[in-house]
Amino acid sequence: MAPHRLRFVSERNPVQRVNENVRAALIAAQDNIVDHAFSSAADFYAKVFDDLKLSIAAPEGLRDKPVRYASDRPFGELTQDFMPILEASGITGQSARIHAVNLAQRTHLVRAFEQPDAVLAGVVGKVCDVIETFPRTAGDIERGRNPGDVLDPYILAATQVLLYGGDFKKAIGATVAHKALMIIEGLLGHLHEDVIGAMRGNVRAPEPRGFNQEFIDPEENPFPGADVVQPPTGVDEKIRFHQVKSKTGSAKGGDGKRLGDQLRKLRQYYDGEVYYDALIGNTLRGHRSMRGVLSSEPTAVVLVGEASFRELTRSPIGAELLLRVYQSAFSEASRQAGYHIDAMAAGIVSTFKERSEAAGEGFLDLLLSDSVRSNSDQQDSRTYRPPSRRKRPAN
DNA sequence: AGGCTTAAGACATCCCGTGA
DNA sequence: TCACGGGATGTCTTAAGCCT
Repeated sequence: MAPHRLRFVSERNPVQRVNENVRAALIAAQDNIVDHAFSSAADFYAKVFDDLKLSIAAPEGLRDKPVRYASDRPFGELTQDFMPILEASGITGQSARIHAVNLAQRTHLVRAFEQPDAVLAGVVGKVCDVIETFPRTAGDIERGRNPGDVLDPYILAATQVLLYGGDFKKAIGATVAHKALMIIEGLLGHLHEDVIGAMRGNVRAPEPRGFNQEFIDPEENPFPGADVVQPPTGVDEKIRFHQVKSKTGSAKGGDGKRLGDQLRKLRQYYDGEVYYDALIGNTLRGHRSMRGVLSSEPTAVVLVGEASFRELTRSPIGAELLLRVYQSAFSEASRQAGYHIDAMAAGIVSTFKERSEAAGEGFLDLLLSDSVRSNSDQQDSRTYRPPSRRKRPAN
């Protein structure tokens, strides 16, 4: 059961001694890359047909074609390619069209993951969890989880008047949407790392733990600063470390320097190559942290958009592969969780309405007082006592 | 002088470990 | 269980330097 060693890496490389789970994942990633997992394009398609329970034979001609011939095509091309194959099996017309789309979808999922259904289920689960946290009640938009984050009545007033011609309900809708979008941003940031980490050839670096989160410890904290690790797939490759961001603007000067420092340490410690990837973006112009990263780690490769997908997925259609996962996952999660922003806004407005009628004040005035008023000992550091913490010396 | 780029600040949120 | 701090993820704005 104990995993052996990574191929294509020296026995003395410390990566051979990272904790057992991570090492097993790295070894598995060396084997599951698409060119190793299938013997030919026909073999690959056979898996796709089998997954969809279609008794269709892959065309003879694909038997001596490389896997990539079938696996790395854009969605539209794939859909076209499947039509004649389906017709040869007696499936025609509208039925064939539907099957072709499903097959193309499945082809991308099989290309991307060794276990597409497990990944999909994981993503759906995470998305559902996050939908649960979308704002539903008045309380959810009045205060964030941090007690200091309260609804800003001035921004709400501006929204109501400047954006919606005085329509309070629409302004509440926008406030709910804003919160939900922030949550979605956070979700996608982490999801990208997880989903790409689950792709063939990749390993999701475990979140740093322990006392010093920046210190490399093969057992506790093997890859601080890396989101995704790619073990070498041949003798001429090195282990590759990726720091993955959604967009180029997410990290800034100081962050860039810190991330660059971490990447440099990884490169030196494991004799690897390091990448700083932003998934969304079509140019390095305006990149906020490239300079910071490169000045502390000049060998880092800074990539944006398709270029980063190409390295992270080892495929020319990497960006599409990711979209395919999300399309499936979002629609399934939405079906399961069901969240409708208009309904939430209407419910919240009626809460506010009841309250303001009871108090005899306008919506905004009531919100204003809720957002700025409480006991003065809660609001003045000279008298404030943090609830349960040891009392701080007031100097 | 004006426009563009880069760096950095302010802000909002989530997650997680810690300690009372 | 709760609040806090610090790590993420983002957004928008501003200041300063560089180039034309």
